Amino acid sequence: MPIGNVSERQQLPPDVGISVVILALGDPDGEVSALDQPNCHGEAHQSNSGTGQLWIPLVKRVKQPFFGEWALPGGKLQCGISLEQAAFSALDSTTDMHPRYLEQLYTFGDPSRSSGGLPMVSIVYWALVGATETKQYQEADNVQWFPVDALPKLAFDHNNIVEYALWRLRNRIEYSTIAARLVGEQFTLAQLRSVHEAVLGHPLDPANFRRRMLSSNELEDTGSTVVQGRSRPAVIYRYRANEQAVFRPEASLNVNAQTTNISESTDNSPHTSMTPLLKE
Amino acid sequence: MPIGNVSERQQLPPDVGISVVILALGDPDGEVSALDQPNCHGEAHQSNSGTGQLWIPLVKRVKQPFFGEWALPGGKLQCGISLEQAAFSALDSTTDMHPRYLEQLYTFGDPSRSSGGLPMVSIVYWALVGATETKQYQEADNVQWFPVDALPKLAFDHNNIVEYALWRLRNRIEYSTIAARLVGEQFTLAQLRSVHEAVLGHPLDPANFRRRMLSSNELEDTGSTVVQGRSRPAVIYRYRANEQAVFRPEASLNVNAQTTNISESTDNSPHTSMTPLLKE
DNA sequence: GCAAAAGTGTTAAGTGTACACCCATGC
DNA sequence: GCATGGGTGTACACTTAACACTTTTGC
Repeated sequence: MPIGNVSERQQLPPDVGISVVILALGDPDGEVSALDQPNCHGEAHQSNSGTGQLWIPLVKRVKQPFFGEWALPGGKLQCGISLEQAAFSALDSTTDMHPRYLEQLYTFGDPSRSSGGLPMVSIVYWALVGATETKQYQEADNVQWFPVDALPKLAFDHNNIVEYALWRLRNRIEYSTIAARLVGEQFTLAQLRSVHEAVLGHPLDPANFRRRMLSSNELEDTGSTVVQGRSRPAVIYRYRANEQAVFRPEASLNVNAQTTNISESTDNSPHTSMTPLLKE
Repeated sequence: MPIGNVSERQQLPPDVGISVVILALGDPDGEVSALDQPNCHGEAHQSNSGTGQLWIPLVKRVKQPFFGEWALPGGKLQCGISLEQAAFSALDSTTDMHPRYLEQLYTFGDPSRSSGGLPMVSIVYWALVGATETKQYQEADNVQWFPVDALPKLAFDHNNIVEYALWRLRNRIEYSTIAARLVGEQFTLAQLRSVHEAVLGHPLDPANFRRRMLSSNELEDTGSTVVQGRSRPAVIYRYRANEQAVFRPEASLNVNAQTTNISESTDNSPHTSMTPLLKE
């Protein structure tokens, strides 16, 4: 129970937290699909994930308000580290996941989201993780994955926040190869296409999708192929580490910031940065 | 002087502020230009603003840190009101201006921006104001307008923040008629074009610009015309209040929120909302 | 009439989309 | 061979960019 009356509580410094919407692609049966084992050149037979589904991990709240309800992973704003690093930490402490894409989404602070008059501000990041990484993850009692189209009623305004993250993903996916961050390190164009279809919610022409992706110059032929069904083998591509100059609002401030693609690196420490936002 | 040592200060709740980057279009000579008098149908001779310049108001800091230096208008985060309303208030208290466009820009929280170890988070909004409104504004000692390409060294990381706001404006202007918020209530296509040219930094084809703007269906013929030089009179347009459904992250929470164009209304209270973001 | 800017028309280049077709594989 | 999905070619619609042209005013 908060102390003081409402007007007194409104004088307190606001409660600032960091939350993260983590999006991953999974099979309809709840399993994740990936083509990411380094030893899959030419023999492995795998079932295509088909039109997958986006899943997000939620954590069960262990205190009031909204005790026992599901909420986005997050935590209090920690000092001495950047917001991006704080988002990493919040992520780490709850899900063990290392995102391949992380970007600030929005800062929510409407008074109606404050519970009991205590003002609350949430700086929300959104993250994409590859299908591989979800495999390594052991589900704990207080953490569970949900498909985005069948979320429970979440604590606070978190349903609204997830909606906004999905809206942003759908927009962003139309003018970038961001979807590659949702699949494994390596992937066929058909897999990448099925990710786009899952996010956009409608089928895409394979021929035109291929041309669009290849002409973007952000994909790289790995040289190896894979047989998916009983048809012609598909070439396996990887996301090319692109060093394009994009505007990162706080990049010039962060001395340690490097524009390295975290999925290319074995070091998943929050000191390395993502390569986000082509447009904003 | 802050109390306690560094590690103690880092335990304190972070200092959360709201700042606003206010952008307005002005003439090269420092005056603002507008075609906004309601009585300008067919006779008035006015000098075109040519390739104008973007100006922003800055306030002189009256306390440490950065005492006496120029900074973005802003204030502490107030409780009980939305972030958008807080941005309005911060704006009001320093500049008397009522923006026609207001949108959250980014939340800055890098530790390097903290002065003296006290952690600082700034939720930054950006605003566009019409040229008319700048006329009404009386410059005070501690508030001064600067052209964006000749800013002084600002307090904190505010130079960086302004850069980001300009980058966003340049992007946004390419797929919306947002520039109409920088001119007066009424404007010719040539004026609107010169705004685009000023923001983008390069000339645009008048014929193609005209067609692009008119086909967007966001402009409305006022029926009146104006003579700019010794050439054919130009039709005066206004920004059409469009009720398109766009995603506003916190819109569904705010019961009072209406998607009304504030420039169409005489009530400039922060309880009415803007119509922003076509894409994000 | 002449200059200048408003406004219209035309055309070539580029881009997105639909779809027919060939290719390589498993069965 | 036949079915299947990978991959290519191509025609058409549409958008964009360049620029010639007409219109309406002041001088």
